[in-house]
Parts: sequence; C-alpha cells; structure tokens
Amino acid sequence: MQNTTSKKATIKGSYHHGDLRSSLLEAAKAMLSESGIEGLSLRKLADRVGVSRTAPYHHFKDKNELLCAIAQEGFDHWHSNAERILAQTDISNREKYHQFFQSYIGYAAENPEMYDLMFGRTIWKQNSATKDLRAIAYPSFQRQVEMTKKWQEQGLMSPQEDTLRLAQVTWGTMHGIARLLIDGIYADRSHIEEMCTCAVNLFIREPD
Amino acid sequence: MQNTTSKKATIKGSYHHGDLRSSLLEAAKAMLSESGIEGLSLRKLADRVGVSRTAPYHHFKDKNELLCAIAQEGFDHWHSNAERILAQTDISNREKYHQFFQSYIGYAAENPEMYDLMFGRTIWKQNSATKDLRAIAYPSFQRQVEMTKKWQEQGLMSPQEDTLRLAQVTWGTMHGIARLLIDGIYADRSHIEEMCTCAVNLFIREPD
DNA sequence: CCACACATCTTGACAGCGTCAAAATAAGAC
DNA sequence: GTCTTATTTTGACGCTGTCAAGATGTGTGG
Repeated sequence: MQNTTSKKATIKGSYHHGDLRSSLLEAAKAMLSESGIEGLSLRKLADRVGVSRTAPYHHFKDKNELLCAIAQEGFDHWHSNAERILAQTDISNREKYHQFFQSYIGYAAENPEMYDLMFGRTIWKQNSATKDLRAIAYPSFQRQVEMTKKWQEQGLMSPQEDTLRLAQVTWGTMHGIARLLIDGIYADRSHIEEMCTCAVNLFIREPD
Repeated sequence: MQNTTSKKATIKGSYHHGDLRSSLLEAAKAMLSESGIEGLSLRKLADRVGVSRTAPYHHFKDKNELLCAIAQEGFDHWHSNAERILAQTDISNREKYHQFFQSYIGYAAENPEMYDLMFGRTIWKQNSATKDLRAIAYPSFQRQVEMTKKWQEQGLMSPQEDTLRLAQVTWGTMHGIARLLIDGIYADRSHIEEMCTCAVNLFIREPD
C-alpha cells in the first residue's frame, strides 16, 4: 500500500525511521509467506526495510519475540474468521460446523507458513512463546472446548465422550489434516473439501 | 554398546576410521533424540565421533542426506512395531485397531524428535526426501489405505466413506494428536490413552 | 615388493546466521 | 542551548553448512 516514507510523513511525531516496528512486522510477514520461517533472517529483514542488521533489536528482544509478534497477528486474523462463521444464524448447526472445519483447513492451506508459525514447534516446543502470544493462543483452545460442549448439548456430537478429550481429538484431526497438507505429505489441496466432509461425517451425528 | 575402536578391530577390513558411516548414523540418532533436529549440527556430530568437520561429507552428500538416512531407520523401526501389532490373531479387530492407534501415538511420544524428522516439514516440505527414503515412506501410507479398506469390508469402519478420504482423515487424526503432543500444544502425555479411546470410539462402529 | 590409483580424511576458507558491546546520531525536555 | 534519552550503526564473536585443495592411508596390478 503506502511506503514507509508516507507513513513517516503521516505519523510525523516519530524518530529516525518513522515507525520501524510496524515496518519490520509488515516486511517480516511478507518474507514469511514468501520463504517460510527458515527463510526469514533478521539480517535480510533489516536489509529489506533499509536499516542496519541490529536495528530490529531495539524493537524486538530477539528473533523469537519477532516471530511471536507475527504469530499474534495470525491469531487475530484467524479469530475474526472464526467468529464470522460461528455468528451465522441462517444455517444449520451441522452446516456451521462443516464451514468451521473447512475454513480452518482453508486458512492453513492459504497461509501455510503463518499456520506453521502459529501452531508449529518453532514457538511452542521449548516454551518460547511470549506472554502476549499466550494470552491470545490459549483462549483459542479454551473456546474450542466450550464449543465442543455446546455441540454435545445440541446433540451434534456424542454426549458420551468426555468434552475435553473430544475437543482434543476433533482439533487434533483438523490440525493433522492441516499439517499433512502444508507439509506436502500424502494429501493434496484439491481434496480438502472431500476430506472435510468425510471428517464431519465421522464427528457429527445425523440429525434426528 | 561397543565403541568405535572395538568395531574397527572387529571389522578390520576397513579404512581409517573403521566404518564412519554407521558410527555417524549412530551418533546422529543419539544427538537427535537428545537435542532435536535443530540441535543436530554436522560439526558437533563430527566432533563427537572424533573426525574432522568435513569427514561426514564422504559418506553423506549433505546434511539432508544424513537426515533422510536417519529417518529411514525410524520408518524401519516403526514398521516392525506395526507389523507385530497387526499380526496378532487372538484379539478382536476393534482391539487391534485400538492398539495400532495407541501404539502410533506412543511411538511419537517416546521418539518425538525422530517422529518430527520422519513426518515433519524439514524433509517433506521442499521435496528433499531421498529416493531411498521415499521407497520406504510412500508404501507406509499405501498400507494405511489398504488397511482402511479391509476395516471397511469387515464392518469396522463406515463403508459409505471413500476409502482414500477415510484413510487420510484417520491418519490425519493420529498425526495431529501426535503433533499436538510432541510440540507441547494443549495436550499432555498423561491423556494419551483417553484420547486414543475417544478417537477409536468415533471411528469404529460398535460390533453388531 | 613396489608403485600407482583410489578411497578416505584433514586443513583452510567463505558466506551466512543470531546477537552482544560500544560508538554515533537524532529527537524531545528543560 | 544544553542534556538526557531513544534510536541506529559499526565492529566483533562464535556458530552453522559446504566447497576446494592437500595429506594420508589402503588395496591392486605389475
């Protein structure tokens, strides 16, 4: 959209660069989707924005903090996606769940590198997630559990199963299919719809 | 077990080191399970085996080829595991599937770094898998599809679903749960059994 | 038995990475 | 207008994967 110069002119009350932090985030997101987490180096990022190698360190403690900040935006984006689907009132619960499921896989397929960052080992494996990121990510699963409970009460899902386990299994399925897709293992983008339908058939009981 | 010196003495008809290749593989597997893919560097590996930094390059074209060779051994290990379970004749089909499912998750939980290597993006994302690795990994899913077909015929799984999609979804579920576990996301080792039971309940129809 | 060919291993080098310390620069406050 | 503070840069260190060239040991053909 607009370049950094115009931003500088707009905000004006800023320091040397304008606002390096958001410029870095913007460029980093672009680099992420272009070349993945492995291809995102702080040096190339700084170069792209036009500052020296160590300039980013005054806005992010280290690379991990930058990655967490990017992931945060990813969660924001996905959450608004999910809310929009779940807020619908003119479709059946089954259809709503189907859309939710497919939209989750779709988000992963369309933003593979972002999804990998949000739900991959880079951040979560060695507990390197920022407090801010945790504050957005943790409620994400909590909501999944609550929704599962509601779906059970509505007779959409088996009421016999423990809610937490059911939520883990159903989310695990979405996560697994997403990962198979984005890692290019035995699954193809063109099969997304059929896979989702199949999964929903297994999880959702027929309406009475 | 035995150190390289004794191996050298045993095999004897070898060159400078004995057999560097298998020593490297052995040490690399140890380093992998100790500190993960990220912690496995060729230089530290060479140091550990007691050779110079570039010695490994005469046995593996590059790091990727070494990783593929390790993954191969992982597939071998898992396959023998799976065969043993599926060969049982004294238990019900349902129980057999349950054991298979739980054993898959168990393997991932007990060998998290190996699982990540075998089914993670490091190898598969940019099609960097060796021919040899492909020759072991691809039939692995093929077998999953064949088993799914058999389970459908036996009335264990829904015969209405397309076999390939069903195989993708059920394997996706195993893969997803495994990943949530080993990446430390919203799932705990102590819940493995319950999660597996829940998943099996969803996938397997009650016996008539 | 010796020389030659070859497999194997080592040393040196290069570019890239994340990150720290110290110096330079610009902005806002008094 | 000076001073404090925020921001940015330059220099450096150790780590990484990998290539080129040299050194060394092994097995083979004469």
